[in-house]
Amino acid sequence: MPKKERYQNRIELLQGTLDMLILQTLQWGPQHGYGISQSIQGRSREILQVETGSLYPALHRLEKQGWVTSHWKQTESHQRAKYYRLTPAGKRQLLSEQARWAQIVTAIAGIMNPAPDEG
Amino acid sequence: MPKKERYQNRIELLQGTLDMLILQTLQWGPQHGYGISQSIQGRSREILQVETGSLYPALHRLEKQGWVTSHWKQTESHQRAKYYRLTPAGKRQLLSEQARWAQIVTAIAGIMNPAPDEG
DNA sequence: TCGTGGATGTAGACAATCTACACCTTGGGC
DNA sequence: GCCCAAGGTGTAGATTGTCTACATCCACGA
Repeated sequence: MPKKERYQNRIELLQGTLDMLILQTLQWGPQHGYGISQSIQGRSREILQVETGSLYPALHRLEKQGWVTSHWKQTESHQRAKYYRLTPAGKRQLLSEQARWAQIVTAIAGIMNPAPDEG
Repeated sequence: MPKKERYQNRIELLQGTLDMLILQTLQWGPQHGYGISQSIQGRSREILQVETGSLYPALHRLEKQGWVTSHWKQTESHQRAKYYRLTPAGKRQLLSEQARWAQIVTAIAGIMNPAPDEG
């Protein structure tokens, strides 16, 4: 595992969270795949790293669901890139995934940090 | 999907969190599989439900890793049941998984609720 | 010309969940 | 005596979303 050595703090993504992270990133504005992964990595202070083998299948998945649309464009560094944009259905999906995530965090907190009376 | 209809608020477990929830439950004291699943369900206010097809493979996994030990015993209702107990290695593993979970929650919060200046 | 970083993509392995089943026991209702 | 619900353990197989590892192309600077 060569890459893992370099980022000792990195952790693997939880299955099912990548879609939400991508949708959230796109809510700041259209972005291409590479940029999305850089953004997620940066905002999480290098804790989360999105592998290309997870990223691109996820983007294609989201597009197939109608949650994002894409078009090819030139980047600032004159490279061609596929820019993704959130659709209205994608925004609704994001809200739903945010609610689900909040519920999970609450539920797990209820187990990990239980109130002293609920034995 | 017959079962899903009955618990409209239920959500699927995130992959990789079940082991932590089991270890945490066992930290309150030895418990058998069925009891563990009831405990998780209760403490999460019925949001999390552990299916038997997830539960028992997980318990066998944890035992294989040396994080729990088991022995058969009679329950209060005079049923035979396999009671699991946390080992010292299991307690260390729990600490490590707690730390990982906290890191994940922090990292994802950094993306979902970003500070206004880190655009 | 050659390497590095930006950028997209796929194939196949892997792992943890889910659904759906099977089996056994206890205790209560009829 | 019989049946059924609830308690209890377990497996097989499908599904799904990661991961690793690879391939390809382009721009730019040394």
